[in-house]
Amino acid sequence: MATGRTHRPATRSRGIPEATVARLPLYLRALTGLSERSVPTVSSEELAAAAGVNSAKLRKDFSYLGSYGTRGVGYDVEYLVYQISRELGLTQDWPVVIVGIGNLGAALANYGGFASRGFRVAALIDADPEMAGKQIAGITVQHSDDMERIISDNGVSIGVITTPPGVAQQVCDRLVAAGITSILNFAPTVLTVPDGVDVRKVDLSIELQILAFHEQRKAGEEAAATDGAGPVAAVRGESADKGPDGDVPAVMPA
Amino acid sequence: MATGRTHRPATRSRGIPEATVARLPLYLRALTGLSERSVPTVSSEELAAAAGVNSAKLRKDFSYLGSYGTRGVGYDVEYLVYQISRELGLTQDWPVVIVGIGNLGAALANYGGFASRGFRVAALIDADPEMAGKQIAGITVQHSDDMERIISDNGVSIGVITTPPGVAQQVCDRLVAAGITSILNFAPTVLTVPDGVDVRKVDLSIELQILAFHEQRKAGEEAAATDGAGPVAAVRGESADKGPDGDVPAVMPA
DNA sequence: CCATCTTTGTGCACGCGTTCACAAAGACAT
DNA sequence: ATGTCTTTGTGAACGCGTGCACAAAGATGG
Ligand SMILES: NC(=O)c1ccc[n+]([C@@H]2O[C@H](COP(=O)([O-])OP(=O)(O)OC[C@H]3O[C@@H](n4cnc5c(N)ncnc54)[C@H](O)[C@@H]3O)[C@@H](O)[C@H]2O)c1
Ligand SMILES: NC(=O)c1ccc[n+]([C@@H]2O[C@H](COP(=O)([O-])OP(=O)(O)OC[C@H]3O[C@@H](n4cnc5c(N)ncnc54)[C@H](O)[C@@H]3O)[C@@H](O)[C@H]2O)c1
Repeated sequence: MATGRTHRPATRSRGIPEATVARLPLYLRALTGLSERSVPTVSSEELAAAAGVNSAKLRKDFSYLGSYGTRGVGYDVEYLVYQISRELGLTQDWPVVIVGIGNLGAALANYGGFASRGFRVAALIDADPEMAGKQIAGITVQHSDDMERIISDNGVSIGVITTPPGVAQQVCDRLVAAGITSILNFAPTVLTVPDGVDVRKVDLSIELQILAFHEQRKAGEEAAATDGAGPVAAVRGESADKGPDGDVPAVMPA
Repeated sequence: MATGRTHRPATRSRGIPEATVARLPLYLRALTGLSERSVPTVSSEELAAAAGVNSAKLRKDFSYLGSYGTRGVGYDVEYLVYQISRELGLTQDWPVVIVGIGNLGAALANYGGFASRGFRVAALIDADPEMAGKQIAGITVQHSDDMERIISDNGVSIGVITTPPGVAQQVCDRLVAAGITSILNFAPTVLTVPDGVDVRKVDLSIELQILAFHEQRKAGEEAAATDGAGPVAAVRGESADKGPDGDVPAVMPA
């Protein structure tokens, strides 16, 4: 914690919009793909298509980082990869601890996509004595008792919670007390944290429920359409704000 | 840009804002907890606290569903649970298929939180012949060859993709061709789908990178504060997040 | 050096989402 | 019935994010 309530209205220059920050990893992924295929430069239009966003949005996003493009040509792929990596803080290695090594925690530990992005699984922690000592993805699971020491010794600031929801808040509290300032929470729980600590959540159930909502609406529309009633209603067609190349329109499997 | 046409502001009443839809599951979870403890009614203030949102926002969200509260008292828990469930389409059962039964797919299959929310894992599908026939969470893994039949026979409209990124698009195409109209994608790939198909993605790497960005900023601020001789103050107020929620949806429509 | 062509960077307008603040609605006591 | 008290439902203001449209910048060719 510490960080006293800085209610500053942003210092003007370094204020990158949150929405932009959330898209930078997307651009970075697309750029990495181009880099691997040795593509030297890319236009905003092409890159936007690869990232699945609007080209104007992409240009505006990049404008927050600086003027890294060349008019008439585009962006230098390697240079942009570096700039975005630096902006996201990926030029350094981030040690991460995963707490709760069950189905999900083990899957994450086994995931190779971590290291390739500058994240290193520094430790796996579980409260079950049976788990302690077991090897998962080449890493030995350690017991919760040593949580504070593990975090301190490894200088970890990012923690992933994959414990049952009932204990997520207390695990969170302990992580924060031990020095963690960023948490990725997979447990379906609202975590309360002190100021200065970031929490992001991934909730599978919520995602499915959102899909179900739209699915139901689609079914309703369809019923209203085939049911004989006029095509009057036709609730808005928003739905998936599809990719850049709005290709292949209507298939409409009515 | 979206679909281009359809500038309709929703057919009047049934136009629930996307941001509201994304919060309904959150309210539902909080309400379910209250219901289990036999709490009869709850005020917007209390429920908002439990869901980790602003009470005004919650009231406005509910106002889109109708006037289900009683002034001076609050909301009837059971009634609200029913109304939100109905709105989200959870009064019916949604069969779901998971494609790609590796680390992550298996973890999801083992997850019990599905059924409790009205989702039923109808089938597990994998391209590996070795996997076919194996039992996971009491469900027999089936081979990709039968994908179309499986989806058709079970009337599945929601699919979860947990295959390697390289094959995600083709798996997606096949799912869509087979009748799937909602997809939850865990592979780090931008999926292109025809109009009328919803895609939501969950990308762990992106989440971590966003955390890293804020983490780096926090470290920079701290250094500038304690070091005193910071070259460029680059401070940017906007401490972590506002409320205890830390909004910003983890996924975005593709 | 000038003309043309391509693509960036951004001013501007618009729409969505959030938050405030308060009148209206109902419960409850007298 | 009447008054008081609590809490909802929402009008309105505001801020953020998005997308359009275009001038400026630079590359390229003559
Ligand atoms: N498995 C999934 O696909 C999935 C999907 C969405 C959400 N989730 C959520 O993720 C979390 C984990 O799910 P899971 O299926 O892996 O559960 P799990 O039961 O398989 O694993 C939980 C692990 O946490 C450990 N644990 C329990 N209390 C602990 C504590 N106090 N400190 C440290 N470790 C502790 C347990 O020993 C166990 O190993 C749950 O909250 C679940 O709701 C899981
Ligand atoms: N494991 C994680 O924690 C994690 C985290 C974030 C993202 N992801 C992403 O999720 C996906 C799956 O990760 P994983 O660790 O489970 O990988 P994995 O290799 O363990 O599993 C992939 C599975 O997909 C199957 N498969 C391959 N091609 C297929 C096809 N055409 N049709 C059907 N099935 C096919 C494979 O047989 C395998 O069983 C990957 O895209 C990965 O990037 C995983």
